[in-house]
Amino acid sequence: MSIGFEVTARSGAARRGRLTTAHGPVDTPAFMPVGTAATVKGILPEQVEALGAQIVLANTYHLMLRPTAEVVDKLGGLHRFMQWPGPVLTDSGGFQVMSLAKLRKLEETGVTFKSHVDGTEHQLTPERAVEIQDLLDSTITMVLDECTAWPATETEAESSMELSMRWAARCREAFRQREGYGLFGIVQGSVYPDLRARSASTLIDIGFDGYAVGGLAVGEPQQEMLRILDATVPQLPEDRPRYLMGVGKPQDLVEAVWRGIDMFDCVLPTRCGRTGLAFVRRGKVVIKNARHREDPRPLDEDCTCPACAGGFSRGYLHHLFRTGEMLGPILLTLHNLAYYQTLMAELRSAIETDRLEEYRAWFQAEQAKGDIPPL
RNA sequence: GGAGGGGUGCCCGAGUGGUUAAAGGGGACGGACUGUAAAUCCGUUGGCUACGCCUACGUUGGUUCAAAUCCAACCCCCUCCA
Repeated sequence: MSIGFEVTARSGAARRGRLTTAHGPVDTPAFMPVGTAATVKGILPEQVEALGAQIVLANTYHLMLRPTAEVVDKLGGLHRFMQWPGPVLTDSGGFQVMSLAKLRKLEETGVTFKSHVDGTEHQLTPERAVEIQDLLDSTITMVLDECTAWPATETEAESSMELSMRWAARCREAFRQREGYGLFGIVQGSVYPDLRARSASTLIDIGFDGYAVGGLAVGEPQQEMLRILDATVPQLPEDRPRYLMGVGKPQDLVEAVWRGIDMFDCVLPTRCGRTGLAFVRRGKVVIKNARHREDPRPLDEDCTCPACAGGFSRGYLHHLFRTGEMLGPILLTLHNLAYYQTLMAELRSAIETDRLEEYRAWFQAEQAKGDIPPL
């Protein structure tokens, strides 16, 4: 296998593991900050690393449009281009098949996007998606899939999933194997366990370096997502990393790790950080709310991120957001990513000591408390 | 002193007889955000004993079935001329 993966501890269905890649190791369960346009918005690569992240995401569709894969290649590949020497996982554009549904045409061959930037047409076939990710020098390439929207009838979910499976086979075919690089397949099937099982088994037959669960957290209730994970994760190989795409809220991460997921990515910590929502141990803090105006306390007493340990009060952060100062989104992004990384570190250590069940109960109790009351 | 322009809801600002409790911004208050078309988007924002009533467009008075909108006087503000 091109990407190494070893499981070093277990707690229930959860695993503690480590990925070995051409660009460095990744301890799992891991959270991958999203850097769609080859940047984790608002912060420096060195900060991303200092926060504890070992791998970041980038996006095929967005980089294909600007600056184009060829330009990134010319500038030395993604790692050099964005000054992130560590592992990079690139999404294939499959999410944009859903999120930009109005701007694309779906065919057996592939998907044709009408660029949201200038309206020009760009065809993304499974082969081209793999080629782009190769030019980007992506550590982990994702197969091109169709992220099935929710809700979908079983018939719709089935044909969508089957298209994704045919594309997955073509991606495998097109992928250039290299030491330390890998290709992940993506399970689809919406909320239908039978479809999920068929999808998983199809992918396993093709053979991938890792297996992602896609098409979740796209609008369905959390219970529905967990139900599908319960049905899907056991179908995946024990010895390969499992990646739950696009998830999620802190509670989602805990529940998914509990069920055996090893990798996550989500825009929530970065996007919410930019829009004024901070994730904290006891839930969430909407920093723009008037209750924080004169609060001298940090977002979270126990947090060691630059925003909290740096001495910035809730009152100051509130002020930054009220005045539209860019430091506000930056500090909340740092805080949220730190919170996510701390959460993952705690999950890893709970698994190592086989106390995940305890940790999960404690986590839920803390979240249920809600934010500290105003002074 | 002379000529002209203007005073609208917390602020800016549309509106020149009825469909106006009054466009649109801003601000304020609250909400959303899950493989990023997002430093974005969505609500609410005069009062009440509320499918109706009251108070509101500088002030007072008037015209009219009906006025933020027309008329008169007055009070402020701005520009230009002396």
